[in-house]
Amino acid sequence: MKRGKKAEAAEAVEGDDDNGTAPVKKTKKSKEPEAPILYEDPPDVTSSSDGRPANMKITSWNVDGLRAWVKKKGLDWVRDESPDVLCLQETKCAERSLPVDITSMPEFPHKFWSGSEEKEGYSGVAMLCKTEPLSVTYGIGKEEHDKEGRCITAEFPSFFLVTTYVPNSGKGLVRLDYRKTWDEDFRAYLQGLEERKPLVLCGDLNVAHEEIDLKNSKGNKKNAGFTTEEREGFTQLLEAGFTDSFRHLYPEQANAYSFWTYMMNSRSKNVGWRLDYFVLSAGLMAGLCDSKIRNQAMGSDHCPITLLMVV
Amino acid sequence: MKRGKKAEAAEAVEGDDDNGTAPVKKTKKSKEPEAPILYEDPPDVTSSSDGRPANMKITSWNVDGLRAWVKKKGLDWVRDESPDVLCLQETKCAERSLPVDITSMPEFPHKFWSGSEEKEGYSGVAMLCKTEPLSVTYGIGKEEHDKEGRCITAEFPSFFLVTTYVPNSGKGLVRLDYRKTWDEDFRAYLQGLEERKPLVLCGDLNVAHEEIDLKNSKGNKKNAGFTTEEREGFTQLLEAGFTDSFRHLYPEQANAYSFWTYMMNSRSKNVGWRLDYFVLSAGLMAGLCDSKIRNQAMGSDHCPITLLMVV
DNA sequence: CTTGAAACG
DNA sequence: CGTTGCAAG
Repeated sequence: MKRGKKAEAAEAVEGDDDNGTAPVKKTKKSKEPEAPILYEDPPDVTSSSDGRPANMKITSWNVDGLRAWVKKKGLDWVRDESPDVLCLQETKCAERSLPVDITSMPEFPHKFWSGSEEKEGYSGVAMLCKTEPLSVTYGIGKEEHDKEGRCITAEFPSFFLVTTYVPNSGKGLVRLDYRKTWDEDFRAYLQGLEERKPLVLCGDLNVAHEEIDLKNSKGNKKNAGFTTEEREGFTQLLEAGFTDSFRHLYPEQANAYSFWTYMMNSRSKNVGWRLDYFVLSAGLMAGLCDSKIRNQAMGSDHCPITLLMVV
Repeated sequence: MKRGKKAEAAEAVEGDDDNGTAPVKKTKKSKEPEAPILYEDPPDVTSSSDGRPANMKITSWNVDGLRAWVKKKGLDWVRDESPDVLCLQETKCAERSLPVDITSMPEFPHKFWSGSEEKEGYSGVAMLCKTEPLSVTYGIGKEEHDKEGRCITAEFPSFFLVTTYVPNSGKGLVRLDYRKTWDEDFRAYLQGLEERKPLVLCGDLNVAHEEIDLKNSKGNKKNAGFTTEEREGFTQLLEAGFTDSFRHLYPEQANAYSFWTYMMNSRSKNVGWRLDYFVLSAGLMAGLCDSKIRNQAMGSDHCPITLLMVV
């Protein structure tokens, strides 16, 4: 069932420009900061459209440096959210350097880490689970992709959960060619899994799919994350039978982003990108309850996203 | 005239170990932290031994990164101290990257900078003056030494002022050979100047001369800053007719240091080194008033030192 | 332990 | 702008 309304008008929350002082003469023509068009994530829907209550909650967060994120109290937010599975991207931390705050976390007895083998402090993903998966694998089964700690797959009784940190195409698109190879191989990997069981893919897919998925679509057509090639890669994934859960539920929702560059105060102006996704196999769509963007949670240049579903 | 007393006993200031809570049973044999033996710089002597009032105040400070030091309010301390000349070492900052807080400082209309030509953010010295020097030169006149921004010489009517950041011999003494060359060439440079006018040398000489000049003399005989070679280099400088002003005035004063490694809480335990000096030509000794170690000033792993003299 | 630059985002 | 490992001290 589609939710959502005519975007900006309905969901916009005006920034408060009134500081309580006497009014100052202003000319509307000058380059004043526009009141930012914010996005307020609606209340969680906790049952599927056929009325079954959600029994699986998954959170995904690109933490942009696990250690800094822990210092910024990211784990406090996680404890409040209390997901069944926590997926993290860009941990940038070798296993031996992990803070005890997270390695000792009793809420998640089952923890899985994958780091970059070559460069320390680069890339890296993690999956923390309340219940033990049937099995866990690392990488996508292709030597050339599996040295950067970009993918963990956990098998649960009724589905696979895949979390990934998709390679950034880089400034000047220096790594776009590699990215295209990754996109193709990764899609093949997912299709292989899907033949065995339905899957949930989550993580930082490093692409804003359509113009609605970023603020400045005009200016970014030649930039990493919004090139035609990357967008088509995502389209092909959907054409293979997977669904972008957030866009499915909120097809018209603009201004809903999960990433803002630290530069130029982008986050306060909500100049962002939707780069983080829950992508679902067709067989799991009936159990979909909600796909959330927790854009109040701080601690990284990405915010967390949460999936609620019945499995 | 020699000042100072029998060192530790007289000048020691006991650290306060009492935190106001109820006493806890302790066994004196266990490895408790010893109360640190601190050093309290005595009140400034503001006239020479023949009764003339000081008319020249020079401060030297290894700031260990000018930009960080400015953020830590090092300039506030400088304004209080109000020297006629401020010499800085380890500025680690290209001229174009200097904070305006210092480039715009009206107290010092005459500012001179020397940075490393090869490696940005390495070495670098500066001299800021209230009155304009007759001339200023950079380096010590030898190509092989003059690319790292280690020396500025200013000519004043009655003396040369030389500030330097002497090359560190490095971990494992990897650069001790180079240091020996520097020491020899630098001494020759100073002797050349001295033939023209008496001089004041100040800065981070990167050597603790005698055992009294560092806390852990036993453990550091093979470490940069206290090798026989470096100590002898300094001895040769003194034998060339120059005087270590602080040691001249306070020949027995132990625990007086100008550097403490950031590691292992060395500063709070006063486990330090005296690496920063004012070294004077014989012709200036009659005007010497005081040579101070401002060990309360924070903002670097070195503290500032100040010279008071009549010129 | 702390600085700064470099790579990356 | 902000994270990381790195070199240097």
